[in-house]
Amino acid sequence: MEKYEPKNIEKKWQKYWEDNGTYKDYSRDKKFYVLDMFPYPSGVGLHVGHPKGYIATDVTARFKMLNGFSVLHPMGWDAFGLPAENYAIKNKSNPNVFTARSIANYKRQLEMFGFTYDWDREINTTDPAYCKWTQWIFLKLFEKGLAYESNAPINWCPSCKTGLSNEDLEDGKCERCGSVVEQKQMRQWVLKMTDYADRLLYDLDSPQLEWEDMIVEQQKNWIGRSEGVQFAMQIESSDEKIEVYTTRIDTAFGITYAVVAPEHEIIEKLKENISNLDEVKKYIEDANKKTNLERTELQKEKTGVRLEGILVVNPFTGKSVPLFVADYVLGGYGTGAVMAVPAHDERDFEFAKKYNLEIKEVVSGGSIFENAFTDDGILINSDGYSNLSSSEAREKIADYLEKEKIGKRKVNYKMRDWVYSRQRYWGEPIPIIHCENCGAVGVPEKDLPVTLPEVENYEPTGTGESPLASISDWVNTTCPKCGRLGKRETNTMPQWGGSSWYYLRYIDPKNDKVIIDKDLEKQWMPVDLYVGGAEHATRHLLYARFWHKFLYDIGVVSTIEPFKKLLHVGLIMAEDGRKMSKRWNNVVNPDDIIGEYGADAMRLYEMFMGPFTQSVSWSTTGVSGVRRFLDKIWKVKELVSADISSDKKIVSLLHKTIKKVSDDIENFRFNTAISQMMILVNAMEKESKIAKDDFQSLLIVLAPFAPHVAEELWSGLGNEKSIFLQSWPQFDEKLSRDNEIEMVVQVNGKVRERLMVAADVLEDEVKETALENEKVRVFTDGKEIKKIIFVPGKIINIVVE
RNA sequence: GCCCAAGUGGUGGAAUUGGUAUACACGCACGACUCAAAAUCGUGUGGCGCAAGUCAUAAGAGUUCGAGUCUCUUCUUGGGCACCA
Repeated sequence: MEKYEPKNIEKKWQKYWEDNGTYKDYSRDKKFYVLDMFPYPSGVGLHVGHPKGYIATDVTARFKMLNGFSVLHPMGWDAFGLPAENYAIKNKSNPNVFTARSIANYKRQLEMFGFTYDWDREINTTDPAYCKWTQWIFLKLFEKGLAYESNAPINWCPSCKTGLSNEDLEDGKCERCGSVVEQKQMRQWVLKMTDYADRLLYDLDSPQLEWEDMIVEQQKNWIGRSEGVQFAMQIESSDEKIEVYTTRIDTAFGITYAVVAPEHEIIEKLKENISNLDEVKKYIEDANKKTNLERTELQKEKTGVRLEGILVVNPFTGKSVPLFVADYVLGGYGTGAVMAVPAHDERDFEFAKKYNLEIKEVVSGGSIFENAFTDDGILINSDGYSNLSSSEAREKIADYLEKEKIGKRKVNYKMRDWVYSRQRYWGEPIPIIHCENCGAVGVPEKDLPVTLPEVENYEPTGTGESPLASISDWVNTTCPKCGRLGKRETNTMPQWGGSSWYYLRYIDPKNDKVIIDKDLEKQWMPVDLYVGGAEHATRHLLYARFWHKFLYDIGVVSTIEPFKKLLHVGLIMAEDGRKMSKRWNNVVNPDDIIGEYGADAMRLYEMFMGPFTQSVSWSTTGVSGVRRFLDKIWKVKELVSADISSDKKIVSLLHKTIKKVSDDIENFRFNTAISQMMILVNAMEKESKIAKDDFQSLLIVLAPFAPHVAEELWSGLGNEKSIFLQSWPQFDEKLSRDNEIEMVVQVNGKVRERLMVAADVLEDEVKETALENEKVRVFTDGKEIKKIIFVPGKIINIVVE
């Protein structure tokens, strides 16, 4: 028989599957939608880390097919974005050219793996037919008041020359280029994601969502819900008041001052009364110059300036306290103003120490001369609330505030609205026309998509306008409402726009009439399994959930969540333990690995490396190990005989393997599934004959992992139909049972002997044998036997003395 | 600081409800085949000990007949959030 040579069989079967549409039977009753986070096709191509998730979904897809499901497993391209645009800037060519080339290379690489992707459904976010619907969703958001223009200060990357959302930052730096982000006030489009904060939070616990804890926790933290109260503090001898927000209203009797953020409006309103206005203005100016990074730099000393001449009244004690402006209070959160209780808040404590402010203890339990005591406790110095616990006091004081109408219970979120405009070329144009009479007007649906015009220069302008602004032919248009002169919006959408709904497009990729056909949507949604990198936990996955809920509200989709089960891929690190990167010169190219070991070995190895969600280092010698396993299977085929039955041990091991591989695939434990198959093959190899049926069962179980080898050996046994049109072998409990089992004998929990006994042996018999055993008697003779614990099929433990 | 995940041989890891710790694979050593090498096959491979044994799952305590697994304390690593009142 010929040696196993991957090159001779892989292309052949890939072509066969494609020509025969082996995977494309979408008519079965049971449906399974398995999805990879689609890649950004970069210029350099895939390294061996990228396909890990794709292999896992492919194994799952094939497993589900063999179990009678119609499986939707599509692939596409998230193709807007900076690398293509930067390339275009450098070479003065349309980013389309670069994008198309990168896609072709990615697709070529993915095809080497023999994935089950239905390329008829391939999508590309930059395709005008696709953009049309991304823009359509924006228009719907705009119609419902969920897309609005704002002039609030936002994150600005000075190097990318564009505004960014909070989700686009990493440590106060631009996630793309690493530049320190500045705050810049500019006109921008914002999506009102905070309207969905509660649902984004609570639905994480809905039974429609089975996500890993890690990702769920990250989203919960990001949304950052907090429950507290908001109440007014009156400015002494003035009609003005400031609203403050706190989660620790139980400490209200300990207020010794109050603080507003530098951008707080009260400063402007009270400027007549502030005696040190110049000093205050100087402070605000300096604070505005600081970047987010400088503001939050670790353990940075707190700064602030007292507003001289202003006092605010603590509504609980009636006492007046000073007011400060300080940048440790954030303008964008809560009301931008806080009550300060230095005895029970670390930040206030630090500030009060520095500026010699009073520290008044109102919760007992700490030593407030040294540290702020921030735990709950029993109230003191709090009039009628003294002696209550913190939690009781919070309820009672909140009730009081609501009764007296001074304040109310309030929920706040850390999550902000989504800053949605980018001042760059390579993104979906925002479909809005600005008219002097009518203001911002949506482009009528019939005029979608608004496509990108050709420009001379792709360079960002840095002025807050995108390069589109210089194309007057394109910018100048008529207002769809009044017909007078209008100007197109020149900002474009962020890359996250197109990726927020692409999973719907796969279901119905060619439909130009509606965003999605309702019947098809109901057949496939939600996505049953979604796999991708953990770095998307608070970006893509949050945005997509937000859009999906919006689409649910306007009746486009029928589920409240888009992705039922979510798993993150553990990174593959380089052999040296670092991230694979051109910079370290440690990148391994899948073309080379497949060239040397074959696609099936590559697939098996990545699934065998370790637990799927864990990050592991690449090891090329590890690939040779799974390749040896494939070689062994290839040789075991020589032992196959149609007229015999396999040894009982083999049959039992086969059934154990069927069970284990089935369970393990369902639970994404591919590494142990593969080791079980190795155990079986190691045992088969030692036999002289293997029954054909048994070997065929092994091939079916192997097929999801190593489809080319499985298909080749399957057809070599004379089968005409593809192995992927077979049914998964039935696990038979009876056949999996062993006649004889090993029974461990322990004395006081320590293993002293192992006995081979019949599987159905009686407890008394084992006890008797064990107690008579010489090795056991060494430890039991002359001692009193207190009890004997018997675990059927496993252990007998004799407890002495 | 807060939240999440994890810590087991030389290496990646296994042990699914507390029941044989180190499966499977890599690496290494020795042997067979070979003029030789590669490939392949075989044997061995946690530490200490000639052995019977004994000690080992980050460290320490606890529960239990029995703990890698459960509880508490501490340490370390990775990830996320971070002046969010």
